[in-house]
Amino acid sequence: MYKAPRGTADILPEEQGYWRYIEDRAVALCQLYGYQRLDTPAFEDAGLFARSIGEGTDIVTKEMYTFKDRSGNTLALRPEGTAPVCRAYLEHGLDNLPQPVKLYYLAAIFRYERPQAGRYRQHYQFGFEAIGDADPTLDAEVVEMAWQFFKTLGLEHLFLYVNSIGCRKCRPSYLESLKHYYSAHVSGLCSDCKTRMEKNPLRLLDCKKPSCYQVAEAAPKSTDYLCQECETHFEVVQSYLNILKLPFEVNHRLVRGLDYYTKTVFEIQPLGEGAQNAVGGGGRYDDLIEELGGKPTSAIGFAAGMERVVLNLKKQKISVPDLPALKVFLAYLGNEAKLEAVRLASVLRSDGVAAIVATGDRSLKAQLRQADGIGSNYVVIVGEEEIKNQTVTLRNMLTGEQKPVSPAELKKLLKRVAEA
RNA sequence: GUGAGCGUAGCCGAGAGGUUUAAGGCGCCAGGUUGUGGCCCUGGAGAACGAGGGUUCGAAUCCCUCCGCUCACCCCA
Repeated sequence: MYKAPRGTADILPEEQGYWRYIEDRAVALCQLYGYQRLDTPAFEDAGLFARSIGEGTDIVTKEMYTFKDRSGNTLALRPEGTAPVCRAYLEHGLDNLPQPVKLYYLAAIFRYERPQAGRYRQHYQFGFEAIGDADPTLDAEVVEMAWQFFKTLGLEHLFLYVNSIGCRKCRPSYLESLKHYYSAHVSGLCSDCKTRMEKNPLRLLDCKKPSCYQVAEAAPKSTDYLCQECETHFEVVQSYLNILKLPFEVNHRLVRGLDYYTKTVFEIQPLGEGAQNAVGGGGRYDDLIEELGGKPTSAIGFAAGMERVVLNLKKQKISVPDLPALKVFLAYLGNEAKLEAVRLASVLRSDGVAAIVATGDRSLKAQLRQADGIGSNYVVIVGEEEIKNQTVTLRNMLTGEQKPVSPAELKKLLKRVAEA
């Protein structure tokens, strides 16, 4: 028997309510803030990701689904959403539109990782980007949108962490002093942190090991090393966040895993121990567009993991609206009646009434049982009697009442219910 | 890539070396008279116990390998 590949999941009908709920809110949110949808391909030139995310990052070195197609092009399933958006922005000359350009996406993301709670090899992200403007109000707007997204979903107990990791002008000196500081504490560090010192010093800051906690707490803060521009930017961002009454907290240990981030970074985490704690995060990436061959272009974005959102909705026992449910079930007795039932269903549907016809030749009892089982509100019964009288029997499954009606009345009645 | 736990019908889940040709519950199917659901009653279908190998007179029950699932590390949404 075939099974879904490791780290992937089928989203069964019973789960769809959550997804529809989240997607609907996401789309409405973007509409409200003036962000337009952009869909990009599931795979891209692999080089796009290597260049943007960073050659040395885990995502690029060991998590990408990279493959050669039959003409020898090296492609990769997208391991994140921002780079493709930037690629499309450049490819289609969106830099000639009034700036900033505001875009959003809902897309599948692929990373070859060991699956875990809230972590998959194929997962979905909802993200949005404001490209083409360095105004700190955009930082605040994106953070606010992110926050609003979770709020409108009904999620509680969320923490909003903000930090600034500087730009290419000021970050090098920060990294120097960070390394310098850590070199005096090597002996007490965990083995992961020892390799991090070389590979990714920023990551030293968010090591979860208790042994490294003290060291990380006392480490130099990136915000103390910001250049004038970054410092002002960060201050203004914070003042806007305050004006927007966002309950943020500056977290000096917040860093992000992709190389392209500059200045503002932020993350939203729910309360609780779950290892995969961030439900969403983002930041500014002022060098990325240029890195991809465009002219220097500031931008900021955010992405949320859909599965993690679903996980938290469930954890917080937030109920989502039922999917549209009115179902009319047509039961029949005999071949002649079957023909009539099929015909009638077609008529109802052309009137916008959702209808399901029984199949096979089962007893009426069985047909009703099925109708009940799939949650039908009404059952239309067609039998010899009805055919003779030119009527059908309409049964309300909630009340158990039923009465004979003419086909014309039936249409009218059901249409009224469908529209209500 | 590393570590830990787990793997019995669609789902939940007993069994822990010998009447097990493997309980029970949910779900599914069919009946409980003539054309009627949801409750109740009865019956039925459905698993050689993840796969392969071994130990033993005998294994779902013990051992090994592999596969898979889950959780954690790494990393990230």
